[in-house]
Amino acid sequence: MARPASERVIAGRDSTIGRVSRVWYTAAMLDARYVTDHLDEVRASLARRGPGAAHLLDDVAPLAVSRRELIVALDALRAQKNEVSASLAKLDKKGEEFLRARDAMKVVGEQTKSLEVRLAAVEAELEDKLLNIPNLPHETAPDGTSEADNPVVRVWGEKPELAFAPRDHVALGEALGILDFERGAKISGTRFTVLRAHGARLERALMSFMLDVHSNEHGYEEIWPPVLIKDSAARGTSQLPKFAKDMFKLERFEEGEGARTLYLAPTAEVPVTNLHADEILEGAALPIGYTAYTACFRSEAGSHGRDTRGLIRQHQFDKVELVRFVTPETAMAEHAKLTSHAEAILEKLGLHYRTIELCSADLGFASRKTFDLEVWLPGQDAYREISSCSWFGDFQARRAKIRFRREAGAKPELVHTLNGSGLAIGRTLVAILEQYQQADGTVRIPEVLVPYMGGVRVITPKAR
RNA sequence: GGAGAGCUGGCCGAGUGGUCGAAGGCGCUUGAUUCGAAAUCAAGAGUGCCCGCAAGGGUACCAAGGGUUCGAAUCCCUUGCUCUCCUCCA
Repeated sequence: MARPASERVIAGRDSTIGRVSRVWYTAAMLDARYVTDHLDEVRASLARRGPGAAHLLDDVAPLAVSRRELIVALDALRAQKNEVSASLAKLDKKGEEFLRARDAMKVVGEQTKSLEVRLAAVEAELEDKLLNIPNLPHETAPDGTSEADNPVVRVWGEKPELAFAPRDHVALGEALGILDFERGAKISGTRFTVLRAHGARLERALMSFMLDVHSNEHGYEEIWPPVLIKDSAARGTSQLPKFAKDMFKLERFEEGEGARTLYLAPTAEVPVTNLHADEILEGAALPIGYTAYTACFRSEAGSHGRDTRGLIRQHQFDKVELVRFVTPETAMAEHAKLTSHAEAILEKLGLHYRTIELCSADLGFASRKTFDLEVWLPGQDAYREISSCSWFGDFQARRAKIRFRREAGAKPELVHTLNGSGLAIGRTLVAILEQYQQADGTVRIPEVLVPYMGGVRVITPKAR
């Protein structure tokens, strides 16, 4: 058992099941076989997410059983059909023997058809159940019942000492003429904002800065993906079927059946993770890291009244994302690495933040383990999420069919996927405004951004 | 938007109703040969699902879905995608 430390931690409880080599990294969701074979364990794990979560498992086992029974019966019928068909090929097509056998096979064909229909129904129902079951929390994810139980993992920097009452980014941005909320609302409605002048420039500077750091220093390949996505992609990363209402759905103004629904990507995670959907990667190519800027679109259904002021919660915002495809045994270490890449951006910008870990109750649907980076906002007197770094195990990989082969000829295995914001650009801009504000209402530009700002060191009110 | 052509295994490419999971070539893996390599020769390689302790067996998959048929890669329909020409467009 000379595995690296990270693997041993992952193995943990799973290895007590036996079949160590195959099972110890299996996160298991959507694997009907694993769920039915380890029902109690899966139920216990889901229960950590909160009361009720385990009920999602109801009916899964019986459905899986009847699925298997139907397959056994169907395969037998098909085997019979194949066998008889082969002999029919050699017979005289007008002979009596042929005609008799043909009529007999008609019956078999009808039986086959009816079993196929039943199987399809059972599989659809089973899949529907499985798609709506969240991932199992990793055993190292802390227990908890609400976000209040999220432990602080580390803190970087200190709250800036301001010798004056800090203003929030809304006041600062409006006074500086760089954030125009009114006109954003006029054009597009609530939760849309117009960035102007040095505000617009700062947004662009942050985008370039983040992409440069991740591609030059952290080894990520830069990706510029489509942001209109098909439902199959959204399904792969698990925005669908459960979270359809969080996305903007586009209908084409077209008649006919060819008109296809597309969604506005809520995050670059969707197109970038799906880059390798339905692929078998070479083990030697792992880990693969991609970084991508995209605009992100969220309907924010269900968050009426929250963060209505300012840039914090927008229907459209900018984000640089990090995505990694890794082997199961390196996943935990890779997760820590990815988190550090996001943290590096905040540190280079000199922004005080803390890292928390989400407890089992606060974990996202697809995630087994998540670190959130929370940046300090003096104007709100609070830490606010600016990045979320998650390890999905093989959950997304199973949905999107992203696999790898350890070596030529080896059985394909599911990869593990990771992603994290690196960072949310709008919120970074907010943090800069609030942490770098000065008594006179001007805002200094972090040193690393000055080149990206064309030499501008301080944002001052625009002379009108 | 109009007209046409096409989608076969990692790649190229045969195959127009019956032992076709699919010829052939390239690539790949293993073995032989070699001091090594190249070349050559031989053998072997797809993916999912189901049964099985295993060995192994069964089944499905020729863009996707549906249909015809005893039987479909081959015929029909629908959809998607690719390519060519025209049109339009950043």
